Amino acid sequence: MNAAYIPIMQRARPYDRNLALDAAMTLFWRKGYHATSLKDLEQALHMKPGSIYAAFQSKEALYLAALERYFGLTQASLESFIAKAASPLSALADFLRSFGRPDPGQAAYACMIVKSMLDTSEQDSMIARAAHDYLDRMNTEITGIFREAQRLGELSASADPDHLARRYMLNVTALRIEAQRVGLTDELAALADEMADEIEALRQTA
Amino acid sequence: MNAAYIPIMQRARPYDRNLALDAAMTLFWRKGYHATSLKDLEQALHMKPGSIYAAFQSKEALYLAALERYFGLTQASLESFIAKAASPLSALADFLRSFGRPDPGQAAYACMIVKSMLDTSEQDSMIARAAHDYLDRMNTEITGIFREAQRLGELSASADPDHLARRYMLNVTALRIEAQRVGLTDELAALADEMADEIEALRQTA
DNA sequence: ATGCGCTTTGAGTGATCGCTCAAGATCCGG
DNA sequence: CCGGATCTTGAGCGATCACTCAAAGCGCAT
Repeated sequence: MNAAYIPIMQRARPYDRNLALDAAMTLFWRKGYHATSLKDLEQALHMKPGSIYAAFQSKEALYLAALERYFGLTQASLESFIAKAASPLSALADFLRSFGRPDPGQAAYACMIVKSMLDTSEQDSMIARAAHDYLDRMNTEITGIFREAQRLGELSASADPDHLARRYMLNVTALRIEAQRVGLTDELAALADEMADEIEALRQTA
Repeated sequence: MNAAYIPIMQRARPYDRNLALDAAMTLFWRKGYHATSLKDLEQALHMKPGSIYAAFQSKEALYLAALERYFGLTQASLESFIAKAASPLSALADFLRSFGRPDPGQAAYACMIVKSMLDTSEQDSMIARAAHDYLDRMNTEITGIFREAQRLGELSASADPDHLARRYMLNVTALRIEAQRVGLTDELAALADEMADEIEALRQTA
């Protein structure tokens, strides 16, 4: 994305761009695009407006960068679940279960991509387009995992990976919204476990 | 809500308050609270700022009124499904199915209450509190319908109405978000029908 | 040490925000 | 037909919005 960024670097950058981006991501995630002001960002990033506009190009571009980072982190998290799990379906089930037990230390928030999609309804918005795109890519990835389960014989050949992926994404989305609504509760964990069990019930003993 | 509103009414109100409220609801629903400006509202309601502030008290109060109206309409819709359906579970299944086939004439939007909750994260916001309250009330209502199904012997006595209601709400929420994402598609209808079938699968033949 | 080239700074830009209120328009009882 | 009450109007309020740029700060090569 930002290749050839530091030509000679005669002076150490006093702030860490990735750290700043993370702070922006967290703030945007919590408050949303429209409710977050430049003042809020200045405080969170410990940067003056001029620096923000030098590093990122506009509030919208900063949001898009934050969203991209968020998507990357989500992807990485899913992949770590795949690496740890014994099989594709187990990975999907574990991933789902993880959303049933949000970090007790901090407030839970619904998926930032979904939030982005919901509060930028207009077609002309670049953020709405990006959100749609990320959701599509996520969908494709989940579909791929179901297909992999099919290839391994874990999932019936007659199953529809595309449909299963869509249903899976809906479950994750709903679960994360519920997490924001009620926080860390037993009932949330029960819902997550129930959904995860439904995924594992798809397994056919070969 | 607004009882004793017109003491003597010496002059006919040139705009219809309910019509204006509907217009505000639609606009807020589409754009969200923060992205909707007074200018937008003036245009949509055909009212000047002074009139808006005379009729409703502030942008926030107008939003709260619009949200209350939205909640009322949703409740009424659910009750009409109950009235038409042969049983509580059928009503819930039909209600779910209805979200799979959004009006082809216009764009579909996710539930306004959920959207409200998601883009007013702060605790101190009156809108966030109202949204949480409406979701709780909706949950209670669904729970009541499941309980009614139990009373009628349609649903097993060992079922957990509270848990079923939460899961049901999650399905509706997710389905409506998907409707906003993809619009009117066969796959959306398939997802809705599948969820509806799951509700009807709870029926025990007495 | 000094000058160069980069970065950070933050007061200030015009625009727009939510909102107000004095003045005009409109309807009623008499 | 008029006086008074009520409602609508819209220019304009201070605050805040996203954003800019001339000036100052600072590290580096010399």
